[in-house]
Amino acid sequence: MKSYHHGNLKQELIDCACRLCERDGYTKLSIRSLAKESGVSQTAPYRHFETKETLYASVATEGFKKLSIACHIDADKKITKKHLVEIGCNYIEFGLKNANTYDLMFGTAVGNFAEYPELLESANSTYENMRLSFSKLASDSDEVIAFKCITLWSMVHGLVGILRKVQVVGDDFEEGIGPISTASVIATNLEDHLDKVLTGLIQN
Amino acid sequence: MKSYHHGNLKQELIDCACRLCERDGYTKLSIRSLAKESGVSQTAPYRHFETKETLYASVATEGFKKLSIACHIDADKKITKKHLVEIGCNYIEFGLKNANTYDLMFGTAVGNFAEYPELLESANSTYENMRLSFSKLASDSDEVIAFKCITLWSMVHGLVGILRKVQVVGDDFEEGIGPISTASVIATNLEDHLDKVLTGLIQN
DNA sequence: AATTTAATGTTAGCAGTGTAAACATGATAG
DNA sequence: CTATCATGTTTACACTGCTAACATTAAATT
Repeated sequence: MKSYHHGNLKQELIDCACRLCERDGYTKLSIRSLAKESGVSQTAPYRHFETKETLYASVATEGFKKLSIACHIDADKKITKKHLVEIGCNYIEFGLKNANTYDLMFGTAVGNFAEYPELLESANSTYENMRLSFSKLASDSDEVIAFKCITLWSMVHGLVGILRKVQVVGDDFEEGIGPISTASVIATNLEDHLDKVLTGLIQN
Repeated sequence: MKSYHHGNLKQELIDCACRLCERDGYTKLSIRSLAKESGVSQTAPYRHFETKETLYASVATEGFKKLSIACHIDADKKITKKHLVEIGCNYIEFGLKNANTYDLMFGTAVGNFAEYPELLESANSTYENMRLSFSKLASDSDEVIAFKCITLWSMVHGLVGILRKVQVVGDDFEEGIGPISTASVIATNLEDHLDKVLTGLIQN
């Protein structure tokens, strides 16, 4: 009863891929299983995605769009350090809650963003949003703002990575000085932590 | 003319895997190609590595050992902030120069370090080295030292990730405010940058 | 020293993968 | 109404991780 043409295959594949990538990690995702899930032949996805990497790029693009939203601050208000802390917290929360998608966005599965215009666009716009928030905080030069922006980004990005990794490293240290317990203190006081770290970066 | 038994297969496989992982990235590595490279049958590696992840774990272990060495500071001297900057720089340099191995160490290819005692040991000892360096710098409590240690780690870890990623994001921004140019400023003034960031973390 | 045992190697084969080529179908533009 | 082109299917290839059954040799035990 179903027609030969699916009608909305591309979007369905992307949605399905996003779901499966986040659930099982992108390494577990196969084009064939994806096709089966959508009730379509094994090679049908190739009419919409040149290679598997192209599919990854689509999933990563969705990820950056969501990250952008998660880190968005209403532009009309005047922005304070507190807002930046909030952005940082939201970023970290996103990275921890969408860990598998985050891997796709910041790992090496998609080699060169320039080959995927939409991905490039969504990634750059995430950066641009962050940069604009900074620009509303202080009256620094554009260069200084960009510098602080990249610095904050690297801080929260690093925290996402370390907080995740540390849970897997085990903890055969004394109480309180092992990586796990230390990281968990940071994780449960994320706002304080970011505030402290940001203070060195901006005075406001 | 060669004997039925290889004699040193396990180590040769690890060495070869380290080389190939770093050259092509761990995703390009196959057990079969590795076996061929060592002049041995396709399934011979399975006598030494239960699964591919076990092999990955061995490569990651080597990575942590090298990272430990790269970040090592002679314990006899009194340690200053400058030394910590040096540790941070060495860490970042390692991460950038051994990017593919670094992915294996901090990515999700090896899921649970606890399953691989040697990996766990080498990862923990990298942390412990860093922690000891911090403990010689300031007269903080053990908890505060551990906290600062994880914070520095997340900072340099984040910088490695962002500096790498940014090169791939493209730069259609104005001169000086795009992520690439900004990151490259940081990358070429790494010591200054770390010094600045560390100052907020320690007063010494 | 002879024999058993365990470690390490090989061969054959399964189920799964990404992807290309050739063909089928049907929506759309002329 | 027909030609074209996007989108789907079938078939096939080379590759992968991994298992099972068997072969060889080093090491341990008698």
